[in-house]
Amino acid sequence: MSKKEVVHLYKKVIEDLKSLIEKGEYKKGDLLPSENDLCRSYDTTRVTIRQALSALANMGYITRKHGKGSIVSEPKTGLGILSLSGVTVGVGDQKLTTSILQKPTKQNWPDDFFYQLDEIESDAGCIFFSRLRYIDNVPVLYEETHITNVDLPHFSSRSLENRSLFKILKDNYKIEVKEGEQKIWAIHADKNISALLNIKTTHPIVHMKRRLQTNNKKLRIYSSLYCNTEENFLQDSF
Amino acid sequence: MSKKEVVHLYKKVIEDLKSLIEKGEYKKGDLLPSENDLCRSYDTTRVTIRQALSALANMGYITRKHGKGSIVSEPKTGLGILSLSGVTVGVGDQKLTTSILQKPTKQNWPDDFFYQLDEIESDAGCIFFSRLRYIDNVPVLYEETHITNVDLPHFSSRSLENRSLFKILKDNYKIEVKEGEQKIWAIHADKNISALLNIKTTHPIVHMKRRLQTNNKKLRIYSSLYCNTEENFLQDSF
DNA sequence: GAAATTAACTTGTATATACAAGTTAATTTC
DNA sequence: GAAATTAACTTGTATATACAAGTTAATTTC
Repeated sequence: MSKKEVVHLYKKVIEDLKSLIEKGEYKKGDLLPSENDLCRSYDTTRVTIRQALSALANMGYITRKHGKGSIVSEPKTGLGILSLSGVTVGVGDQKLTTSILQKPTKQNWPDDFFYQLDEIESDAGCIFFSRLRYIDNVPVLYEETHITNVDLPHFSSRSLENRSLFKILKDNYKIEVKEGEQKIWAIHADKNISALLNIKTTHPIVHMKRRLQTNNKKLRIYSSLYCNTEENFLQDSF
Repeated sequence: MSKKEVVHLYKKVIEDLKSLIEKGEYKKGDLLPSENDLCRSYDTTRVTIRQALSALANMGYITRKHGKGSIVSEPKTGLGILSLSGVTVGVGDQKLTTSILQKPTKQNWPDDFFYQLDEIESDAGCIFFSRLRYIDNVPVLYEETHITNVDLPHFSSRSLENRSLFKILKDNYKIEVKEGEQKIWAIHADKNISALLNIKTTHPIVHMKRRLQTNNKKLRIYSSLYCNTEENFLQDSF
């Protein structure tokens, strides 16, 4: 977009440090540069740096030790879908890929939708699509997503294959996921889900329904997920 | 304890507002007093108030709206065990009770314990106990807990029935839970768990393993939980 | 009376600074 | 050379202040 994009400093610090950790420049047990060192690097004050470090701690990247420093946490080995990071999988040889089963299409909200919608949302309708996620070519997660159809021109024609929904929303529409809530059950897979995940219907799976808020107050992201945790447990920090 | 206990102001603000929300003085959709109003009430500055409000937002009690205020979130209707709040259940008629199946006893760590222990922990041994939780007299959650046996005199003789472990640790030992991590699976209940939860062994349940850090760096809390989510889904905000 | 504009609120981002409390390294003492 | 003490680091809590940006109420204009 032609309008110059402002990136707040504390967010840049978050992204910079997150990248370094994810790339392996800082490993489990390493200390990040001290708050004072980071102040010098970014020519800023401790309040700004501390806000960034606090966010990284909340996301599980680091642990703060009084008097010692910010210690890099153990990388996740499980499937990370319980937070705002989008779907992640532990480092190592494992490869997460995504295929689109139902391309984004505009539609009305289903009757008896699993979350209560407000009037703006009801009137706007939604964009629906579904994805199947694989770890090392084994299907592990099926996800149906409804997004409030507000401020999303040309979204239906975008390709989501192997791309992050959150990143597409951010890069193309300036939409950032801010917070969310979720409900979790253990269920038996029905015939459709067991076919998709390549498991028996007697197999227990984790079922989640999530509602995510974004910086666009009219636009929410609703997901219904079915996850086979036999080989890949879900993992979360808090 | 005879030593005068310092309560930091931002923590007092958190506890005060949390209490008011939990008591229903502020309801879903209500606005909390503005940051400036709270500054006047507590004779402090916005940085301190904002730190408290940020913590409340992270725990899912409020949602922050730029230019509008702090809005009280919808109370949870599900079973809250996915965060640092200890076990909670939604408001309403539902009643959460706890019975102690295995009283706290000192023991060595089990072989092949489900989390990797450091040397201090291995040497210290642990305190083990188990609890069964009921909602309206229906068993829904079985939990086995190991706590590093450090700085916990007389813990084994304490009664945990219908009491919060976190509160006991805080009030009697100044131990506060700070952060944690968890792994989640959907599994079939084995014979023992199905008997405890009063379900069939073919029944899918949520299984979790958690490791919690405390302000005492030598003392961690490890839990293994089995939860029947048929009537009571797990609920979480982030 | 409706629409546009302005004012007064709110939270968000940020600078500057000080002291408390925990950790580790350097120094001193014996 | 070991133990005790001190110094220099770290993060934690807090005050003070300013401006940006979003929301809502009040005022002005037509």
